[in-house]
Amino acid sequence: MNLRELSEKLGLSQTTVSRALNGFPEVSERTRKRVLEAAERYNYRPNTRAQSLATGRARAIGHVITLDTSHEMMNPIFGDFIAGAGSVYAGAGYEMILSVVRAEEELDAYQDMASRRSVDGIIVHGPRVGDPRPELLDRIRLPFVVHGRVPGYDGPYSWLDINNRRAFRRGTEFLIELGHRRIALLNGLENLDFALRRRAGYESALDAAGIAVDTGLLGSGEMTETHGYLGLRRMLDRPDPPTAVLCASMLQAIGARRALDDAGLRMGRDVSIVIHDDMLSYLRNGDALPLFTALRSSVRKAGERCAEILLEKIATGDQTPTRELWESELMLGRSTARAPHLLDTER
Amino acid sequence: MNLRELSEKLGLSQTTVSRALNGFPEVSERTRKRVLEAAERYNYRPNTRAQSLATGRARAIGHVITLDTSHEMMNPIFGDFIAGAGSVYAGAGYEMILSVVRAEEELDAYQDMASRRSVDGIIVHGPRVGDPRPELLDRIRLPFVVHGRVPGYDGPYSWLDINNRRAFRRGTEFLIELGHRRIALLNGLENLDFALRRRAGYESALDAAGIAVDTGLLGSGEMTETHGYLGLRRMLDRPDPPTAVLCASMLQAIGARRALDDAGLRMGRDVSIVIHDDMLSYLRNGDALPLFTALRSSVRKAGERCAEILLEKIATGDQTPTRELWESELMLGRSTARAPHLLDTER
DNA sequence: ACTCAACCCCAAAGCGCTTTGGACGGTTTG
DNA sequence: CAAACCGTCCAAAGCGCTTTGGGGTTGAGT
Repeated sequence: MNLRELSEKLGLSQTTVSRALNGFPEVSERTRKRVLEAAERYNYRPNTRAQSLATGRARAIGHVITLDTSHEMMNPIFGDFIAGAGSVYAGAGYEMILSVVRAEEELDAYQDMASRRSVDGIIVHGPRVGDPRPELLDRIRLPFVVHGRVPGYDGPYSWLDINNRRAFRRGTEFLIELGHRRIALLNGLENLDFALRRRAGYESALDAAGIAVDTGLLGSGEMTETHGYLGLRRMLDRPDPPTAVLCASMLQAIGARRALDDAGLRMGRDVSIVIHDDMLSYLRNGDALPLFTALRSSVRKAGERCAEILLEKIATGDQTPTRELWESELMLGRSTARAPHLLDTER
Repeated sequence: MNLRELSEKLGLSQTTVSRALNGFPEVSERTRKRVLEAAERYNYRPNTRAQSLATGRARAIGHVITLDTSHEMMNPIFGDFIAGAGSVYAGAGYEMILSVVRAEEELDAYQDMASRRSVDGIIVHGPRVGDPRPELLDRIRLPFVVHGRVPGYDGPYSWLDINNRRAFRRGTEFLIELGHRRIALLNGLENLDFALRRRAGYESALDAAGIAVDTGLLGSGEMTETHGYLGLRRMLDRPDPPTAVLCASMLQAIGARRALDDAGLRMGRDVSIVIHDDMLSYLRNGDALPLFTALRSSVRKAGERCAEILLEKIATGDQTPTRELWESELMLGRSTARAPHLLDTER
C-alpha cells in the first residue's frame, strides 16, 4: 500500500492525504479523520526512503563503532548507551544506523554517511587524543554530539561528559580520608580522554595531600576483568603493595577482587576498592548496599541525553554548542574501610 | 555533489555515469576509469535513499532490541553479536538499522520496518516460548534469520544456534565423571529457548547417571553477576550444598565465585564451576589456561554468520531455510577438580 | 559503397513521497 | 450584487537515483 493507492481508495488526491497524515492545517478535520482511519485500516506507513528523498532529511542518526584491529574490543558500555539513545530515537520517529568498521576505515565511514545522505546527525563515541572526527564533521557540516570531550580540540562542538576529573579526585580524597597512603589506579586506556581526566583527578588529590605519585601503582589498559586482575596482582607482588585501589570500571574491579582473593586478602578490610560505576544493566552494583564503593553515573541516561541534544540541534538548526558536565554520585559500598595500619593502631 | 552534477562535469549522461559506477558492461573501460576517477575526486557517493527508492531494495538490515520494561535489561552478548553482524554488513555495503523498543511495541516495530520499506531483512534476537515474531515476519514476507530457535514454531525458517542441550549435557557429564553428585544449575531466564535447552541437557545427563534432579539446586534468572552470587549463596546455605555448579554465563560465574569466597570456599578445590562462555571481548576467560572450565562458542562469530546467511537469502531470494547448529568446545580451566569427598578418600 | 553488428552512449520514465501554486465553491463584506 | 476572502482540495513538479528502449558511430564483411 502506498500513498497513491491509499488516496485512490479514499477518492482524494495524494496531496490531501499527505497533508492529512502530516497534520497540516489546510485539511478539514472530517477528512483528516477519514484519512487516518483508512491509513490504520490498510496499515499504511509512508515509505521512509521516498519520504526522506522528498524532504531532504534522512530522519536517522548514525553511530560509528570502531573495532580496533589490534584487540577487536567492544566497549561494554556500548549496549546500555545505545539502549538509551535508541529509545529516544524511537520516540521521535528517528532511525538509528550503526556502522561497525575497522579503525582504518573509520573516517571514511563518517564521510560515507554524510555524502550518501543517510543520516542527519552523528554521535561520536570514545573521543581520543588528537581525534580527527570533530574537525571532519564540522567541515562536512554534519551535526554531531560527542559522548565525552575531545582533548586538544577547541571548536564549538556539543558534548556531554561526566566530570571524570572531579569524580576521581573525590574518590582518591575519600580513600585518603580513610587513612590510605598507598593508593593504586587501575585506569582505562590512556589514549582515551576520560582516562586522562581520571588520572589527573587522582594525581591532583594525591598532590594536595602531599603524597607522591608512585608509577608502580599506576595501571592502564582495557577495562576488562583480566586486566583488573593482572594489574592488581602485579602491584600486590611488590614489596610495598597498595592498601587501596581506584578502578575505572566494575569489570576491572571484579578482576581486582579476584587478585585479592588469590593473595588471601579481604576486600574492604585489607584493601579498599573504589570504582567508577556506569550502572550497566547487566552489571548492577546494588542500590541499597552496593558491593563496591562507587562514583556512579548512568551511561544509559547519557545515551538518552546525547540523543536528545542531537535531535534538538537538528530540529532547530541551532549552531551554538550544547555542553553538559554531569557529576558522579559517591555511593558507599562494602569495599572500603579505614586503612589497615590505622585499624591496628586503633585496636 | 549528485549524479547530475557529476555527469555534467564529465560531459556524460547520468545513465552512463550510473552504469560506469555500478559496473555494467555496456560502458567502455576508458570512460569507466574516467568516471571512477571523477567520483573519487569530487568525493561523490550515491544518495542511499534515492538509490533504494529507485531499486526497491533498502540495502539495510534491521535488528530490533526489546527492552523488557520490568527489568530494562540489555543483553550483555548484544554488543559482540552486533560487532560481528555489523562488520559483515559493512563489507557488503549494507546498513544496519537498530530499533530499540519497549516490549509492548515490539511487533509494531517489525511491522513498521516492513511497511516503511526501510530494511530488506531482519535478525531475530532471543527467541522465546510462544514467540509471535517468526509468524509475523513470514506473513509480511520479510526475510529473517533467528539467532537461536523458536520453541513450538515449526515453520521453515532459517536459524543459527549453538547446541545448548548437548553442551550442558556434556558439561554435566564432565562434572559427574569428576565424581560430583550434587550439581547445581544457574540458568538464564527459562522463558528463553536457550535456557530451556540447557536445562534439558543438564537433566538428561543427571538422569543417565541415575542422579535425581534436586529443584533446590536449580536457579534461573537474569545472567548477571548479582544473580549468580545470590543464586549460589542460597544453595550454599542449604544443609546439603552442591559441590559443582553449571553457570549459563561468565557473569553469573563471577558472582558465583564471589559467593564461594564469602563462604570461605575455594573454587575448584571445594566447588567446581563449569560455565558457558560466549567469548565476549570484554570478558575473556583466557585461552591457554582459562579461569573457568567452559563450553565455549563465539557469539561474535554467530553474529557474523547470521548476517551472512541473511544477506545470502536476500541476494538469491531462496526460500529454503538455512540452519546451522554449532557445537561448543569444552575448554579445561582452573575451576574444576574431582569432587571433595573423592579427594578425601584418595588422601 | 553498402549493410550490419558491436560498441558506447543517451533521453525519459518511474520509484513514493512532499510541496508549490493554484482552482473551486461558498461565505462574508462594502 | 460584485468583490474579497476563506476553507478545502488538487495537478504537477521535483527529490536523486536506476533502467528501459532506443540511437548514433565505427569498422569489418560483402
